[in-house]
Amino acid sequence: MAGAETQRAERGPGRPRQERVTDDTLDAVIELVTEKGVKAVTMDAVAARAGVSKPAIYRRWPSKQALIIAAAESRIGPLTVPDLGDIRAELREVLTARLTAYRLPGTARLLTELMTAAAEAGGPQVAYGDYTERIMSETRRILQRGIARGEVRPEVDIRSAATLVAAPLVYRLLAERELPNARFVDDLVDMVVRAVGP
Amino acid sequence: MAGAETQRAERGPGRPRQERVTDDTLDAVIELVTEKGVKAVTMDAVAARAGVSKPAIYRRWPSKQALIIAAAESRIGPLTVPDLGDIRAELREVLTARLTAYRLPGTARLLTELMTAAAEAGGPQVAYGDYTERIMSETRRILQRGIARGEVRPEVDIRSAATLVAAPLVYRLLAERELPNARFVDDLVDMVVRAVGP
Amino acid sequence: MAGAETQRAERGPGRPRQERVTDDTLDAVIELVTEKGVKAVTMDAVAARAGVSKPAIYRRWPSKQALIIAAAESRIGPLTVPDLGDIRAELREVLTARLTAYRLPGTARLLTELMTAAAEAGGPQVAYGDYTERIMSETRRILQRGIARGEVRPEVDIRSAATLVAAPLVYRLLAERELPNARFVDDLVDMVVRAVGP
Amino acid sequence: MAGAETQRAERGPGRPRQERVTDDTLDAVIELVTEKGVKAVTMDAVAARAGVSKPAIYRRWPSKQALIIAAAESRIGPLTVPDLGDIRAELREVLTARLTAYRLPGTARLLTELMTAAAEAGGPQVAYGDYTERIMSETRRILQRGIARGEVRPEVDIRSAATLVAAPLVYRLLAERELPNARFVDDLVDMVVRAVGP
DNA sequence: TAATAACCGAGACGGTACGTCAAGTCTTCGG
DNA sequence: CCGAAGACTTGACGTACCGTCTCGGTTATTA
Repeated sequence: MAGAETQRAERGPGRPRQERVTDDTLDAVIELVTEKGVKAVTMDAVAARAGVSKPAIYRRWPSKQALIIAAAESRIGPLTVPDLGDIRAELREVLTARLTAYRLPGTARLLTELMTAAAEAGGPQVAYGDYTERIMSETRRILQRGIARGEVRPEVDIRSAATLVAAPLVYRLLAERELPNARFVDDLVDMVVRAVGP
Repeated sequence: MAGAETQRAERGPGRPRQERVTDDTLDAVIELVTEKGVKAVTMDAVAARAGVSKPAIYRRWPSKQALIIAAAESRIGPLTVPDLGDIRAELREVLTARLTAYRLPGTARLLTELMTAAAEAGGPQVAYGDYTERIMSETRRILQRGIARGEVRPEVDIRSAATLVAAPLVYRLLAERELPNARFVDDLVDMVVRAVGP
Repeated sequence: MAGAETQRAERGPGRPRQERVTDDTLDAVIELVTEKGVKAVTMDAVAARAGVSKPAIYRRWPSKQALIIAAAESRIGPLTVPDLGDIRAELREVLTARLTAYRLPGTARLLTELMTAAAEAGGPQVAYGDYTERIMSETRRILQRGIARGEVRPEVDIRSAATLVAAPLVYRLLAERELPNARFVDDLVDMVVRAVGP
Repeated sequence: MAGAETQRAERGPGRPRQERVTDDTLDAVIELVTEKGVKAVTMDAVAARAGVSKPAIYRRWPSKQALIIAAAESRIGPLTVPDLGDIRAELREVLTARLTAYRLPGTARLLTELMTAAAEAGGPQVAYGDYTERIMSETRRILQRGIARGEVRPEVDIRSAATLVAAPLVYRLLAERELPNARFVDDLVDMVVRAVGP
């Protein structure tokens, strides 16, 4: 699976795409968002800053939104948590990882953009869905392990519980418009453990 | 809201504003959102559908965002919960009220728009803040009463707990892209009560 | 006829178009053509120089070509010749009028543009057709008067003769790429008079 | 033309150029012009239809205009008129030859393109100049012979007269937008003979 | 009753960005 | 070296939407 990506194996005919273009474009988006906000992310501005032409961008992403989503995704990265033997530790791990990501400048704007994109009918919902799904599935895995260990009541609805874990952080960031902090994560972990525990 | 209209009506040298314009405009926004999505909510489209001129709209709301927010607010309405003597019942009450609102068609789009508006720096965050704040303060009030009754541990951080209550519903709607249902509310109430209970 | 134009009578509702915009745009086109050639006539450049927005231009003319044609037309002006009692004098009059117009800088480019536009299938051929038609009908009128006076053989095909009169000037300008002069006009008048005379 | 190909074929270190590419490209241009008009003559379209790559085209012609001119030239062919002993017959000969060429579909468009190319300052005017010059010099030769034979007044300006002969056909085609016919040629010949005759 | 002030619909305006298209160049592979 | 394929830059195109302004005209309150 990594092989296919790394090898980029069967190259077709014609001049191959330059990675530089892809990378620089994504970088330019992030820079612009963090420096001047989403409103400043103009395709022309991105192209200019990246030293890339607009057609080259549109060859890669079909629209401005798709580009912004791709940029966001490229910065958020994976978040898998190993079995730490303790649900409390594992929950703190996921939430802290996300906390760190959210505290990067511009993240709130990027997340909002992702969410807006997701809400558009017919838009590339997949993208934000992917991101959410990654978080949710990891959280569910942790809760599942908790059931196995007897830390979580077996009758708890895993999906509901996972939502309870995942929602507050982004809600505080976007709705309450406040950067979440470690104290908040502690509170959450504590409450969630009580909520699902025996 | 009605106040502003009434106050204005008290005196004024010129021709008074027609309520029809205000109402039809708000309706048009809601209709457009539910029928064709946020992207279709163009000021021209709104004006055309409402049978109203653009200046008439801008005389009432300073920007498109303000208009959309006003439209959303006009549909969501207030949500105050009386003392029911039982934190479980009161939580179910707030959440069910919101559940009902969210299940109206187009609400997801409207909420997203609200959130986007909130995320814009310098924008009228106040508005969405208002909505969020209304939910949060009501929830905090419930939790506070719970402490008084001994249903909630006094060392619980009320703000964190309120976020825990308020976040999952909107997260499921916007991020998980799924209409929340009564079963989900039940799960939430149950988990929250355990989370904050003694 | 002039009345309708002057009165601009039944004005529709809404803000009326500003003549300044129309005029300045046309001027800008002419200036750009004469200064830097047709290639420099970019819609953005025109808009910038005229101090006008692109949409305002497109509201008036449906395409760049239509704009250029309109600009050309606006400079070429009418060319009606009164009855001078003598076909030779009248022919010299039309041809000299056109000679004067063609000797304005940029006219060759403008005429070529007009002709190109005319050659485009489905394009606004009307415009160039109009211009050509104006010349041709005036020329035909002169020849007709010549027949009445007995200066032109009655069996002469008026259309063919009119083409014989109208073609050489523009041919010399565009195909031979040479600015026609008074000597050339004299030669033409002389030859044409012999060609159609008794 | 063939000469260039042959010369090139004489030697060369690498793979020789394929005539197929040259021919198919020219054909593709003509086809596109006649079928869809000048606007459809895109380098990509030409390449696609000819089954040829863009670099292969640019290896042969330095620009799109040069290509179109080459295509036009390849179809129009030479036009030399032998001494027929009679100016009337010779004039009819040149004009009929051109009439035949102009009646091929797409010629009007091609000629316009040539003319446009000629009008561009600094462009390869030579090309259209060549074509015009070929016509003009042949016409001048005819008139010169006419002077020798006493059919043409010696004081006639040969250049002016040649323009008088050459212009009407193309004017009728491009400006009047009408396919010239044999009757028109007859009229022209007749009038020209009178114009220059004693 | 007349003046005045604010309203109203219609639609043009400046501005900004969008997404697209074509020309001509460059890069990779294979013959 | 030629050729196909196709990515690249450049630069312009025509369109969409925002928020403002300008009309002609209407409807109230004030003088």
